[in-house]
Amino acid sequence: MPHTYEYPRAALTVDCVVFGFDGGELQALLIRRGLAPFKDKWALPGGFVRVEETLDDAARRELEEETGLREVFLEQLYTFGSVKRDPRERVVSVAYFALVKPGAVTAATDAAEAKWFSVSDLPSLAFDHVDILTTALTRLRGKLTYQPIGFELLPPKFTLTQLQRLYEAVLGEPLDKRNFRKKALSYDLLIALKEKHQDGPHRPAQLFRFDPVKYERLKKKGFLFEI
Amino acid sequence: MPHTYEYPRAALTVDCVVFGFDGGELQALLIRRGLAPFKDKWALPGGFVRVEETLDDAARRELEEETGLREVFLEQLYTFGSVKRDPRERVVSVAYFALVKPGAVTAATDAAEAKWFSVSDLPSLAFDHVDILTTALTRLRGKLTYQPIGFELLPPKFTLTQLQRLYEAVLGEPLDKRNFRKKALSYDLLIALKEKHQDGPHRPAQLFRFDPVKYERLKKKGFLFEI
DNA sequence: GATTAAAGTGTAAAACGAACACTATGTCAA
DNA sequence: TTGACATAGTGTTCGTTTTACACTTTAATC
Repeated sequence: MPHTYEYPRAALTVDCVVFGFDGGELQALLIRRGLAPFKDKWALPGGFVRVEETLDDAARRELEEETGLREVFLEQLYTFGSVKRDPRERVVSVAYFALVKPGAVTAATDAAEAKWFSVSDLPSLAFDHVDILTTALTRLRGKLTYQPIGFELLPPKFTLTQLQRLYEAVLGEPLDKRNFRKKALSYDLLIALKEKHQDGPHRPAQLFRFDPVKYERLKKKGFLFEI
Repeated sequence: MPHTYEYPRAALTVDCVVFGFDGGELQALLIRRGLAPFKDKWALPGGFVRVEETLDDAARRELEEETGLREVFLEQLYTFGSVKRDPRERVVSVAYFALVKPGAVTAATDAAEAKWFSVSDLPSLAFDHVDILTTALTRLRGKLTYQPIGFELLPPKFTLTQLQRLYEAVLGEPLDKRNFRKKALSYDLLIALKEKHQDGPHRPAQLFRFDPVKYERLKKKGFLFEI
Protein backbone atom coordinates (compact mmCIF):
# COMPACT_ATOMS: atom_id res chain seq x y z
CA MET A 1 0.00 0.00 0.00
CA PRO A 2 1.66 3.22 -1.13
CA HIS A 3 1.97 6.30 1.04
CA THR A 4 2.12 9.79 -0.34
CA TYR A 5 3.53 13.00 1.15
CA GLU A 6 3.75 16.56 -0.07
CA TYR A 7 7.53 16.70 0.27
CA PRO A 8 10.10 13.94 -0.17
CA ARG A 9 11.05 12.18 3.03
CA ALA A 10 14.19 10.46 4.17
CA ALA A 11 13.94 6.84 5.15
CA LEU A 12 14.69 6.24 8.82
CA THR A 13 16.74 3.30 10.06
CA VAL A 14 18.41 2.13 13.24
CA ASP A 15 21.82 0.49 13.38
CA CYS A 16 23.29 -1.24 16.43
CA VAL A 17 26.91 -1.51 17.42
CA VAL A 18 26.95 -4.62 19.59
CA PHE A 19 29.96 -5.05 21.84
CA GLY A 20 31.00 -8.24 23.54
CA PHE A 21 34.00 -9.43 25.49
CA ASP A 22 35.53 -12.87 25.27
CA GLY A 23 38.00 -12.43 28.10
CA GLY A 24 40.75 -11.20 25.83
CA GLU A 25 39.71 -8.70 23.21
CA LEU A 26 36.73 -6.41 22.77
CA GLN A 27 34.44 -7.76 20.06
CA ALA A 28 31.80 -6.32 17.78
CA LEU A 29 28.95 -8.29 16.27
CA LEU A 30 28.48 -7.92 12.52
CA ILE A 31 26.10 -9.47 10.05
CA ARG A 32 26.73 -10.33 6.47
CA ARG A 33 24.37 -8.51 4.14
CA GLY A 34 22.21 -10.74 2.00
CA LEU A 35 20.90 -8.00 -0.28
CA ALA A 36 22.22 -5.13 -2.40
CA PRO A 37 23.61 -2.62 -1.90
CA PHE A 38 26.83 -3.92 -0.35
CA LYS A 39 25.61 -7.50 -0.81
CA ASP A 40 27.87 -9.99 1.02
CA LYS A 41 29.62 -7.17 2.89
CA TRP A 42 29.72 -7.07 6.67
CA ALA A 43 27.48 -4.49 8.30
CA LEU A 44 25.95 -3.48 11.61
CA PRO A 45 22.68 -5.15 12.49
CA GLY A 46 19.83 -2.75 11.83
CA GLY A 47 16.90 -1.90 9.63
CA PHE A 48 13.98 0.39 8.97
CA VAL A 49 12.05 2.06 11.74
CA ARG A 50 8.35 1.32 11.51
CA VAL A 51 6.06 4.26 11.66
CA GLU A 52 4.30 3.06 14.79
CA GLU A 53 7.31 2.05 16.91
CA THR A 54 9.77 4.13 18.91
CA LEU A 55 13.43 4.27 17.98
CA ASP A 56 14.39 2.16 20.98
CA ASP A 57 11.78 -0.42 20.05
CA ALA A 58 13.06 -0.54 16.50
CA ALA A 59 16.62 -1.07 17.69
CA ARG A 60 15.57 -3.90 20.00
CA ARG A 61 13.41 -5.51 17.35
CA GLU A 62 16.10 -5.43 14.69
CA LEU A 63 18.67 -6.71 17.13
CA GLU A 64 16.53 -9.68 17.99
CA GLU A 65 15.53 -10.38 14.40
CA GLU A 66 19.06 -10.29 13.09
CA THR A 67 21.11 -11.67 15.95
CA GLY A 68 18.70 -13.32 18.38
CA LEU A 69 19.81 -11.02 21.17
CA ARG A 70 17.27 -9.91 23.78
CA GLU A 71 17.34 -7.94 27.00
CA VAL A 72 20.68 -6.33 26.37
CA PHE A 73 22.03 -2.99 27.52
CA LEU A 74 21.06 -0.60 24.72
CA GLU A 75 21.62 3.12 24.48
CA GLN A 76 21.19 5.66 21.72
CA LEU A 77 24.52 6.76 20.31
CA TYR A 78 24.24 9.35 17.57
CA THR A 79 22.19 10.02 14.46
CA PHE A 80 23.98 9.81 11.14
CA GLY A 81 22.52 11.95 8.41
CA SER A 82 24.97 12.48 5.59
CA VAL A 83 23.07 12.90 2.37
CA LYS A 84 24.87 10.18 0.43
CA ARG A 85 25.48 7.61 3.12
CA ASP A 86 23.15 5.17 1.35
CA PRO A 87 23.60 4.97 -2.42
CA ARG A 88 19.94 4.25 -3.06
CA GLU A 89 18.27 7.22 -1.47
CA ARG A 90 18.36 9.49 1.54
CA VAL A 91 18.53 7.38 4.67
CA VAL A 92 19.00 8.81 8.13
CA SER A 93 20.15 6.29 10.70
CA VAL A 94 19.82 6.48 14.45
CA ALA A 95 22.72 4.48 15.80
CA TYR A 96 22.61 2.56 19.07
CA PHE A 97 25.24 0.78 21.01
CA ALA A 98 24.60 -2.44 22.86
CA LEU A 99 26.60 -4.35 25.46
CA VAL A 100 26.01 -8.06 25.75
CA LYS A 101 27.12 -10.63 28.25
CA PRO A 102 29.04 -13.68 27.10
CA GLY A 103 26.13 -15.99 27.86
CA ALA A 104 23.90 -14.32 25.30
CA VAL A 105 25.43 -16.19 22.41
CA THR A 106 24.27 -15.54 18.93
CA ALA A 107 21.85 -18.29 18.08
CA ALA A 108 18.54 -17.51 16.42
CA THR A 109 19.78 -15.40 13.59
CA ASP A 110 17.14 -14.32 11.15
CA ALA A 111 18.77 -15.58 8.01
CA ALA A 112 22.00 -13.75 7.42
CA GLU A 113 25.25 -14.81 8.98
CA ALA A 114 26.23 -13.08 12.23
CA LYS A 115 29.77 -13.14 13.59
CA TRP A 116 31.93 -11.60 16.29
CA PHE A 117 35.03 -9.68 15.23
CA SER A 118 37.78 -8.24 17.36
CA VAL A 119 37.49 -4.49 17.14
CA SER A 120 41.20 -4.40 16.39
CA ASP A 121 40.69 -6.60 13.34
CA LEU A 122 37.53 -5.56 11.56
CA PRO A 123 36.60 -6.35 7.99
CA SER A 124 35.62 -3.58 5.61
CA LEU A 125 32.08 -2.49 6.36
CA ALA A 126 29.05 -1.42 4.34
CA PHE A 127 27.74 2.17 4.22
CA ASP A 128 29.31 4.51 6.80
CA HIS A 129 29.29 1.76 9.39
CA VAL A 130 32.97 2.18 10.20
CA ASP A 131 32.20 5.74 11.30
CA ILE A 132 29.36 4.49 13.45
CA LEU A 133 31.50 1.80 14.98
CA THR A 134 34.32 4.23 15.67
CA THR A 135 31.91 6.64 17.32
CA ALA A 136 30.56 3.82 19.46
CA LEU A 137 34.01 2.74 20.50
CA THR A 138 34.93 6.27 21.54
CA ARG A 139 31.72 6.50 23.51
CA LEU A 140 32.29 3.16 25.19
CA ARG A 141 35.81 4.17 26.23
CA GLY A 142 34.55 7.44 27.59
CA LYS A 143 31.63 5.95 29.45
CA LEU A 144 33.57 3.09 30.95
CA THR A 145 35.72 5.47 32.94
CA TYR A 146 32.86 7.19 34.69
CA GLN A 147 29.93 4.77 34.63
CA PRO A 148 29.80 1.17 35.77
CA ILE A 149 28.72 -0.29 32.44
CA GLY A 150 31.53 -2.79 32.20
CA PHE A 151 29.40 -5.31 34.06
CA GLU A 152 27.09 -5.47 31.06
CA LEU A 153 29.92 -7.18 29.19
CA LEU A 154 30.68 -9.76 31.88
CA PRO A 155 28.73 -12.72 33.18
CA PRO A 156 26.60 -12.03 36.27
CA LYS A 157 29.32 -13.57 38.43
CA PHE A 158 32.83 -12.45 37.67
CA THR A 159 36.25 -12.11 39.24
CA LEU A 160 38.16 -8.90 39.71
CA THR A 161 40.76 -10.10 37.25
CA GLN A 162 38.07 -10.54 34.60
CA LEU A 163 36.87 -7.03 35.29
CA GLN A 164 40.37 -5.69 35.02
CA ARG A 165 41.00 -7.52 31.74
CA LEU A 166 37.84 -5.96 30.37
CA TYR A 167 38.93 -2.47 31.32
CA GLU A 168 42.34 -3.09 29.83
CA ALA A 169 40.84 -4.40 26.59
CA VAL A 170 38.51 -1.44 26.17
CA LEU A 171 40.93 1.26 27.25
CA GLY A 172 43.84 -0.36 25.47
CA GLU A 173 46.34 -0.02 28.28
CA PRO A 174 47.49 -2.17 31.18
CA LEU A 175 46.25 -1.25 34.64
CA ASP A 176 47.90 -1.78 38.01
CA LYS A 177 46.30 -4.72 39.78
CA ARG A 178 46.37 -3.34 43.30
CA ASN A 179 45.20 0.12 42.36
CA PHE A 180 42.45 -1.28 40.15
CA ARG A 181 41.11 -3.52 42.89
CA LYS A 182 41.23 -0.79 45.48
CA LYS A 183 39.26 1.53 43.20
CA ALA A 184 36.77 -1.05 41.99
CA LEU A 185 35.92 -2.10 45.54
CA SER A 186 35.93 1.41 46.98
CA TYR A 187 32.43 2.22 45.71
CA ASP A 188 30.98 -0.72 47.55
CA LEU A 189 29.02 -1.75 44.47
CA LEU A 190 30.57 -5.18 44.13
CA ILE A 191 29.15 -7.91 46.30
CA ALA A 192 31.49 -10.75 47.17
CA LEU A 193 29.74 -14.07 46.66
CA LYS A 194 30.31 -17.22 48.65
CA GLU A 195 31.58 -18.93 45.53
CA LYS A 196 35.02 -19.11 44.06
CA HIS A 197 36.04 -19.42 40.48
CA GLN A 198 38.39 -22.33 39.88
CA ASP A 199 40.27 -22.32 36.64
CA GLY A 200 43.45 -24.37 36.59
CA PRO A 201 46.24 -25.34 38.93
CA HIS A 202 46.32 -22.22 41.04
CA ARG A 203 44.52 -20.32 43.71
CA PRO A 204 40.81 -19.86 42.91
CA ALA A 205 39.40 -16.35 42.59
CA GLN A 206 36.64 -14.71 44.58
CA LEU A 207 33.48 -14.21 42.57
CA PHE A 208 31.56 -10.93 42.72
CA ARG A 209 28.35 -9.59 41.37
CA PHE A 210 27.40 -6.01 40.65
CA ASP A 211 24.77 -4.36 42.85
CA PRO A 212 22.50 -2.51 40.42
CA VAL A 213 20.04 -1.42 43.11
CA LYS A 214 22.69 0.35 45.14
CA TYR A 215 24.05 1.87 41.96
CA GLU A 216 20.69 3.36 41.02
CA ARG A 217 20.51 4.98 44.42
CA LEU A 218 23.97 6.45 44.08
CA LYS A 219 23.41 7.55 40.49
CA LYS A 220 20.57 9.82 41.52
CA LYS A 221 23.04 11.70 43.69
CA GLY A 222 25.33 12.37 40.77
CA PHE A 223 27.76 9.63 41.51
CA LEU A 224 30.67 8.78 39.21
CA PHE A 225 32.24 5.34 38.91
CA GLU A 226 35.71 6.47 37.99
CA ILE A 227 38.43 3.97 37.30
CA MET B 1 4.61 17.69 -6.06
CA PRO B 2 3.65 14.55 -4.16
CA HIS B 3 6.11 11.81 -3.22
CA THR B 4 5.10 8.23 -2.79
CA TYR B 5 6.71 5.39 -0.84
CA GLU B 6 5.85 1.77 -0.33
CA TYR B 7 5.73 2.08 3.48
CA PRO B 8 4.65 5.02 5.61
CA ARG B 9 7.50 7.25 6.72
CA ALA B 10 8.04 9.43 9.74
CA ALA B 11 8.63 13.10 9.17
CA LEU B 12 12.08 14.23 10.26
CA THR B 13 12.73 17.50 12.06
CA VAL B 14 15.52 19.23 13.93
CA ASP B 15 15.04 21.22 17.13
CA CYS B 16 17.65 23.45 18.72
CA VAL B 17 18.16 24.23 22.37
CA VAL B 18 19.94 27.58 22.30
CA PHE B 19 21.72 28.60 25.48
CA GLY B 20 22.90 32.08 26.32
CA PHE B 21 24.30 33.80 29.38
CA ASP B 22 23.49 37.33 30.48
CA GLY B 23 26.04 37.50 33.28
CA GLY B 24 23.59 36.26 35.87
CA GLU B 25 21.44 33.35 34.84
CA LEU B 26 21.65 30.75 32.11
CA GLN B 27 19.10 31.52 29.38
CA ALA B 28 17.36 29.52 26.68
CA LEU B 29 16.00 31.00 23.47
CA LEU B 30 12.42 30.10 22.61
CA ILE B 31 10.10 31.08 19.80
CA ARG B 32 6.40 31.54 19.94
CA ARG B 33 4.61 29.24 17.54
CA GLY B 34 2.51 30.96 14.89
CA LEU B 35 0.72 27.82 13.69
CA ALA B 36 -1.19 24.86 15.08
CA PRO B 37 -0.58 22.57 16.80
CA PHE B 38 0.38 24.38 19.99
CA LYS B 39 -0.32 27.74 18.34
CA ASP B 40 0.95 30.65 20.48
CA LYS B 41 2.87 28.28 22.73
CA TRP B 42 6.59 28.66 23.28
CA ALA B 43 8.77 26.09 21.55
CA LEU B 44 12.33 25.35 20.54
CA PRO B 45 13.42 26.75 17.20
CA GLY B 46 13.41 24.00 14.60
CA GLY B 47 11.72 22.59 11.55
CA PHE B 48 11.69 19.95 8.87
CA VAL B 49 14.85 18.42 7.48
CA ARG B 50 15.01 18.72 3.72
CA VAL B 51 15.77 15.59 1.83
CA GLU B 52 18.95 16.99 0.32
CA GLU B 53 20.55 18.55 3.39
CA THR B 54 22.45 17.03 6.30
CA LEU B 55 21.06 17.17 9.82
CA ASP B 56 23.67 19.72 10.86
CA ASP B 57 22.81 21.89 7.88
CA ALA B 58 19.12 21.68 8.69
CA ALA B 59 19.79 22.73 12.29
CA ARG B 60 21.88 25.71 11.18
CA ARG B 61 19.36 26.74 8.57
CA GLU B 62 16.40 26.59 10.91
CA LEU B 63 18.33 28.44 13.57
CA GLU B 64 19.11 31.27 11.22
CA GLU B 65 15.62 31.39 9.74
CA GLU B 66 13.89 31.51 13.08
CA THR B 67 16.28 33.45 15.26
CA GLY B 68 18.80 35.15 12.98
CA LEU B 69 21.68 33.34 14.68
CA ARG B 70 24.68 32.31 12.58
CA GLU B 71 28.06 30.78 13.26
CA VAL B 72 27.21 29.47 16.67
CA PHE B 73 28.54 26.46 18.52
CA LEU B 74 26.20 23.65 17.54
CA GLU B 75 26.28 20.01 18.50
CA GLN B 76 23.92 17.12 18.06
CA LEU B 77 22.22 16.19 21.32
CA TYR B 78 19.84 13.26 21.03
CA THR B 79 17.10 12.00 18.75
CA PHE B 80 13.58 11.98 20.11
CA GLY B 81 11.31 9.40 18.61
CA SER B 82 8.26 8.79 20.78
CA VAL B 83 5.38 7.78 18.58
CA LYS B 84 2.95 10.40 19.82
CA ARG B 85 5.25 13.33 20.41
CA ASP B 86 3.53 15.26 17.62
CA PRO B 87 -0.26 15.04 17.61
CA ARG B 88 -0.51 15.29 13.82
CA GLU B 89 1.60 12.37 12.71
CA ARG B 90 4.81 10.50 13.43
CA VAL B 91 7.62 13.01 13.70
CA VAL B 92 11.14 12.09 14.73
CA SER B 93 13.24 15.00 15.86
CA VAL B 94 17.00 15.23 15.98
CA ALA B 95 17.74 17.70 18.77
CA TYR B 96 20.78 19.98 18.80
CA PHE B 97 22.15 22.26 21.40
CA ALA B 98 23.70 25.60 20.59
CA LEU B 99 25.77 28.03 22.64
CA VAL B 100 25.70 31.68 21.66
CA LYS B 101 27.72 34.65 22.75
CA PRO B 102 25.99 37.71 24.17
CA GLY B 103 26.85 39.80 21.11
CA ALA B 104 24.83 37.56 18.82
CA VAL B 105 21.57 39.18 19.79
CA THR B 106 18.37 37.96 18.30
CA ALA B 107 17.51 40.35 15.50
CA ALA B 108 16.37 39.04 12.13
CA THR B 109 13.67 36.69 13.27
CA ASP B 110 11.74 35.02 10.54
CA ALA B 111 8.28 36.02 11.62
CA ALA B 112 7.53 34.51 14.97
CA GLU B 113 8.56 36.10 18.23
CA ALA B 114 11.84 34.91 19.75
CA LYS B 115 12.72 35.50 23.39
CA TRP B 116 15.27 34.55 26.02
CA PHE B 117 14.06 32.85 29.19
CA SER B 118 15.97 31.98 32.32
CA VAL B 119 16.23 28.21 32.45
CA SER B 120 15.02 28.40 36.03
CA ASP B 121 11.83 30.15 34.94
CA LEU B 122 10.61 28.58 31.72
CA PRO B 123 7.10 28.82 30.29
CA SER B 124 5.19 25.69 29.39
CA LEU B 125 6.50 24.35 26.10
CA ALA B 126 5.01 22.73 22.99
CA PHE B 127 5.45 19.04 22.12
CA ASP B 128 8.05 17.21 24.23
CA HIS B 129 10.30 20.25 24.19
CA VAL B 130 10.69 20.32 27.97
CA ASP B 131 12.27 16.88 27.76
CA ILE B 132 14.61 18.06 25.04
CA LEU B 133 15.56 21.12 27.01
CA THR B 134 16.16 19.12 30.16
CA THR B 135 18.35 16.70 28.25
CA ALA B 136 20.31 19.62 26.82
CA LEU B 137 20.79 21.16 30.23
CA THR B 138 22.10 17.92 31.66
CA ARG B 139 24.49 17.59 28.74
CA LEU B 140 25.68 21.17 29.10
CA ARG B 141 26.38 20.66 32.80
CA GLY B 142 28.27 17.49 32.08
CA LYS B 143 30.29 18.90 29.23
CA LEU B 144 31.20 22.11 30.99
CA THR B 145 33.19 20.25 33.59
CA TYR B 146 35.48 18.50 31.14
CA GLN B 147 35.50 20.59 27.97
CA PRO B 148 36.21 24.29 27.58
CA ILE B 149 32.89 25.18 25.98
CA GLY B 150 32.01 27.91 28.45
CA PHE B 151 33.80 30.41 26.26
CA GLU B 152 31.11 29.94 23.63
CA LEU B 153 28.72 31.66 26.01
CA LEU B 154 30.97 34.64 26.78
CA PRO B 155 32.13 37.58 24.67
CA PRO B 156 35.53 37.09 23.00
CA LYS B 157 37.14 39.14 25.75
CA PHE B 158 36.10 38.27 29.27
CA THR B 159 37.27 38.48 32.84
CA LEU B 160 37.88 35.54 35.14
CA THR B 161 35.01 36.66 37.29
CA GLN B 162 32.66 36.51 34.31
CA LEU B 163 33.90 33.00 33.58
CA GLN B 164 33.38 31.98 37.16
CA ARG B 165 29.87 33.43 37.23
CA LEU B 166 29.07 31.40 34.13
CA TYR B 167 30.28 28.18 35.69
CA GLU B 168 28.35 28.93 38.84
CA ALA B 169 25.19 29.65 36.86
CA VAL B 170 25.38 26.45 34.85
CA LEU B 171 26.48 24.17 37.66
CA GLY B 172 24.19 25.80 40.17
CA GLU B 173 26.72 26.07 42.96
CA PRO B 174 29.19 28.69 44.19
CA LEU B 175 32.86 28.13 43.44
CA ASP B 176 35.92 29.25 45.36
CA LYS B 177 37.50 32.24 43.64
CA ARG B 178 41.13 31.35 44.22
CA ASN B 179 40.77 27.70 43.35
CA PHE B 180 38.74 28.50 40.26
CA ARG B 181 41.34 30.95 38.95
CA LYS B 182 44.21 28.61 39.64
CA LYS B 183 42.48 25.83 37.72
CA ALA B 184 41.26 27.97 34.86
CA LEU B 185 44.73 29.38 34.27
CA SER B 186 46.57 26.10 34.83
CA TYR B 187 45.83 24.79 31.32
CA ASP B 188 47.46 27.81 29.77
CA LEU B 189 44.54 28.24 27.39
CA LEU B 190 43.60 31.74 28.51
CA ILE B 191 45.59 34.59 27.05
CA ALA B 192 45.82 37.73 29.16
CA LEU B 193 45.13 40.77 27.00
CA LYS B 194 46.66 44.18 27.48
CA GLU B 195 43.23 45.59 28.19
CA LYS B 196 41.34 45.90 31.42
CA HIS B 197 37.65 45.82 32.00
CA GLN B 198 36.47 48.85 33.96
CA ASP B 199 33.06 48.63 35.54
CA GLY B 200 32.41 50.92 38.47
CA PRO B 201 34.30 52.44 41.36
CA HIS B 202 36.71 49.57 41.97
CA ARG B 203 39.78 47.90 40.65
CA PRO B 204 39.45 47.01 36.95
CA ALA B 205 39.70 43.38 35.88
CA GLN B 206 42.18 41.78 33.54
CA LEU B 207 40.62 40.72 30.24
CA PHE B 208 41.40 37.33 28.72
CA ARG B 209 40.63 35.53 25.54
CA PHE B 210 40.44 31.80 24.92
CA ASP B 211 43.13 30.21 22.74
CA PRO B 212 41.24 27.84 20.43
CA VAL B 213 44.33 26.90 18.41
CA LYS B 214 46.21 25.66 21.44
CA TYR B 215 43.09 23.87 22.62
CA GLU B 216 42.74 21.96 19.35
CA ARG B 217 46.32 20.76 19.72
CA LEU B 218 45.72 19.62 23.28
CA LYS B 219 42.39 18.02 22.45
CA LYS B 220 44.01 15.63 20.01
CA LYS B 221 46.07 14.29 22.88
CA GLY B 222 42.99 13.46 24.90
CA PHE B 223 43.12 16.49 27.08
CA LEU B 224 40.41 17.32 29.60
CA PHE B 225 39.51 20.80 30.76
CA GLU B 226 38.30 19.93 34.21
CA ILE B 227 37.01 22.58 36.53
C1' DG C 1 42.07 62.18 49.86
C1' DA C 2 38.64 59.07 51.71
C1' DT C 3 35.36 55.72 50.32
C1' DT C 4 33.80 52.06 47.58
C1' DA C 5 33.70 47.53 45.62
C1' DA C 6 35.51 44.18 43.07
C1' DA C 7 40.23 42.22 41.60
C1' DG C 8 43.84 39.64 42.76
C1' DT C 9 46.86 36.65 45.46
C1' DG C 10 49.32 32.07 48.87
C1' DT C 11 49.50 28.45 52.10
C1' DA C 12 48.66 24.51 54.91
C1' DA C 13 46.22 20.19 55.55
C1' DA C 14 43.86 16.45 53.59
C1' DA C 15 42.71 13.44 50.02
C1' DC C 16 43.94 11.09 46.13
C1' DG C 17 46.71 8.76 42.58
C1' DA C 18 50.80 6.26 41.15
C1' DA C 19 54.38 3.16 41.74
C1' DC C 20 55.86 -0.97 43.36
C1' DA C 21 56.83 -6.88 45.23
C1' DC C 22 55.77 -10.40 47.91
C1' DT C 23 52.68 -14.08 50.14
C1' DA C 24 48.57 -17.28 49.69
C1' DT C 25 46.14 -21.09 47.80
C1' DG C 26 44.21 -24.85 45.17
C1' DT C 27 45.37 -28.17 41.37
C1' DC C 28 48.03 -31.29 39.14
C1' DA C 29 51.64 -34.39 38.18
C1' DA C 30 55.48 -36.92 39.73
C1' DT D 1 52.42 -36.72 49.72
C1' DT D 2 54.83 -33.35 48.16
C1' DG D 3 56.53 -29.95 45.29
C1' DA D 4 55.83 -27.12 41.15
C1' DC D 5 52.75 -24.17 38.99
C1' DA D 6 50.04 -20.19 38.17
C1' DT D 7 46.97 -16.91 39.38
C1' DA D 8 44.76 -14.52 43.58
C1' DG D 9 45.29 -11.37 46.87
C1' DT D 10 47.28 -7.74 49.74
C1' DG D 11 49.90 -2.25 51.95
C1' DT D 12 52.85 1.41 52.00
C1' DT D 13 55.27 5.30 50.48
C1' DC D 14 55.68 9.40 47.88
C1' DG D 15 54.28 12.98 45.02
C1' DT D 16 50.34 15.53 43.28
C1' DT D 17 46.00 17.52 43.53
C1' DT D 18 42.24 19.40 45.93
C1' DT D 19 40.24 21.94 49.40
C1' DA D 20 39.53 25.51 52.71
C1' DC D 21 40.32 29.93 53.92
C1' DA D 22 41.32 36.09 54.42
C1' DC D 23 43.74 39.93 53.33
C1' DT D 24 45.82 43.47 50.09
C1' DT D 25 45.44 46.08 45.72
C1' DT D 26 43.50 49.27 42.61
C1' DA D 27 40.84 52.63 39.89
C1' DA D 28 36.72 55.40 40.12
C1' DT D 29 33.82 58.35 42.40
C1' DC D 30 32.38 61.75 45.64
